[in-house]
Amino acid sequence: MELLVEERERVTAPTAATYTPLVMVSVAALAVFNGDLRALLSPHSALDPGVFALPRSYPALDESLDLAAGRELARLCGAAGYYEQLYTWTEIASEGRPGPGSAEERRVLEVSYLAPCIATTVSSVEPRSGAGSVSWTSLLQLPRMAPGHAEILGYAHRRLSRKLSYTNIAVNLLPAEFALSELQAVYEVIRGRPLDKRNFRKWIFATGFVEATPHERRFGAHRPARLYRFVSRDLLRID
Amino acid sequence: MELLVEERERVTAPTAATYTPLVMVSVAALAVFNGDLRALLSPHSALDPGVFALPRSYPALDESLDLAAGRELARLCGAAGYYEQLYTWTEIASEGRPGPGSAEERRVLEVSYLAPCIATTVSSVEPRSGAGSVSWTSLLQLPRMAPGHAEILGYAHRRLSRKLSYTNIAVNLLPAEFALSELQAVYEVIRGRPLDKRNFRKWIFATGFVEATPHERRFGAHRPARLYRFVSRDLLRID
DNA sequence: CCAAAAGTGTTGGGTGTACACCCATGG
DNA sequence: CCATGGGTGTACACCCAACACTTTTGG
Repeated sequence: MELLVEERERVTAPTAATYTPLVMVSVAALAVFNGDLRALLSPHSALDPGVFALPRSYPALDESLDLAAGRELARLCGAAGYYEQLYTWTEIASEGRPGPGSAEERRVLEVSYLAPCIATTVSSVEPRSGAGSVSWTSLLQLPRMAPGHAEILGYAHRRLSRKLSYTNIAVNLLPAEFALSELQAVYEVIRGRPLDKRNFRKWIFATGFVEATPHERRFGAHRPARLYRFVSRDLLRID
Repeated sequence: MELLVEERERVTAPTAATYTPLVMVSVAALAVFNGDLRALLSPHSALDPGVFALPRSYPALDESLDLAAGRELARLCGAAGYYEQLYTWTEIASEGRPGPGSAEERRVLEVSYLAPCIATTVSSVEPRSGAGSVSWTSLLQLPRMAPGHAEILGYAHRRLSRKLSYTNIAVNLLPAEFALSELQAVYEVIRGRPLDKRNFRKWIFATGFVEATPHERRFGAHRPARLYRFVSRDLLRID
C-alpha cells in the first residue's frame, strides 16, 4: 500500500487503477507443409464468416502471459512446443463493436506469440477436436483478416525467416529425423526463394546444428535419403 | 456486446473482465557519453534508496502504449526521439508488497521500450527539471536494480548492439553532424570491443548510411576533423 | 532402362581483416 | 618541432555463389 502511494507520486497524472484494458494473447502458429507456410486461423466473428483471426485467449488470473500463450497453443495443437513472444499491440481497432458509447469500448492490449509447429504433428491434427474451427491457411492466400492480424502474421513471418539464418529454430518445424531436402524445403518456403542444394548442405553442416543419423528412408523409385537430426533441441544461435 | 459473448464461447474458461493487471510502460533510455553506455535510472523506492529502476509510467486511458512511452520519454529528455517496443514482461516479482493477502497483489504487466538518446542532448539535460531524480548510469556499474530490470537493460543493450550492425540506428545516438571517430566510439562502447579505424570507415561508407558534409571541426592541436551526417534519419536496414 | 531424388567438388570473385604511415593543426 | 588525432591503401585469407554429373533405387 505505502509503496503504491509512492509510485503514484513519481508518475505522471494517470493512476494505476484507471488503465484496465482487455488483455489477450494471440498465437501465430506457423508450420510448413504441402509446400506452403501456413498459419492456424480461426473465424473472427459469426456475423461475418469471411473474416479470420489469429487464435486468441484471455489469460487466467494467476497466469503469466507466457503460460496463457502456451495453454492456447496446447489447446490448438495438443501440446505446446517452442514459442516466443512477438510484440504487444494496442493500436488494433475495436471494429465491430456495437456503439461508440458502449460499455464495451475498452482498449484491447494484445500480446502476440510466434509458435513454429512441426509439420507431422500438424497433418495428424488437421482440425483437432476441441480447438474449434481453426484451420491451417497458406500465408500466400490469406482471407480477409481481423484488423491488425495480417500485420502480426507478417511480423511473425519476418521474424521466423530471419531466425532461420542465425539460429536452429527450424528444429521446431521438423520431426526428430528428416531428410536434408525436407529441411531445405522449409528454408525455401519460408524465405520464398530457391536455394542451391550443395551450398545449403555446406552451410547447414558448418553451423553445427544438424548431424547425420544412421538411418535412411526408402520410398519411391529413387535412391534412399539419409536422415539427419538437430544436435540440440534448445534454441542456439551462431555468432 | 453480442460479439463479446461470442468471443467468450470460443475461448477457454477465463473471461475478459477477470484479468486486470497493472499495466505500465518502462523506458530503457540509452546514450553513449563520457566513454560509457549509460541508461536513465530512477530510485525504485524511498524505503531502500540503494535500489534503482527504469523510469516507468502508467498509460492514460485514451492512450496507446507507444504514446505512453513517448510521453514518459519526453518527460525525461524534453523531447522523444526514436523509440521502439522491446518486450512485455509479466514475470516481474512483486517484491516489496506489504502482505500476501493484500488488495494490491495485482499482477504487473510491464511493456518495455528501447530509446536511443543523443549524447549532446543528454549532457545538456543532466538532471532535467521535472524528470525527478533520474540519472545517467553506466551499464558497467549498475546499482542494485528492481527485479527484472537488469534483465530488461541487458535485453535493450543486446538489441541496440545487434541493430548497429544492420541498421542506421546510430543516427539516434549522435548529433546531426559528427566526426567519424565519434561514430566509431559509439560502436566500440556499445559492442564492448575496439574496431580497426580503416575497416570501420570502409564498412560504414559501404552501408551508404553516412555521407561527408562540407564542414569540419577544429579544436586541439591536430588536424581538423571532417564532419559527417546520416543520409536518412529514418530507420533503414541493410540486406 | 528409365524416371526420380540423393549425394558430391571446384573455382572465381568479392568481402572482411590485419596492418603502418603521412597529414594538418595548435601550442 | 612536437604532440595529437585525422585520414589513407594494400595484401592475404576466407567465404559465398555459381555450376553438372554420378548414384541408387522402384517400377
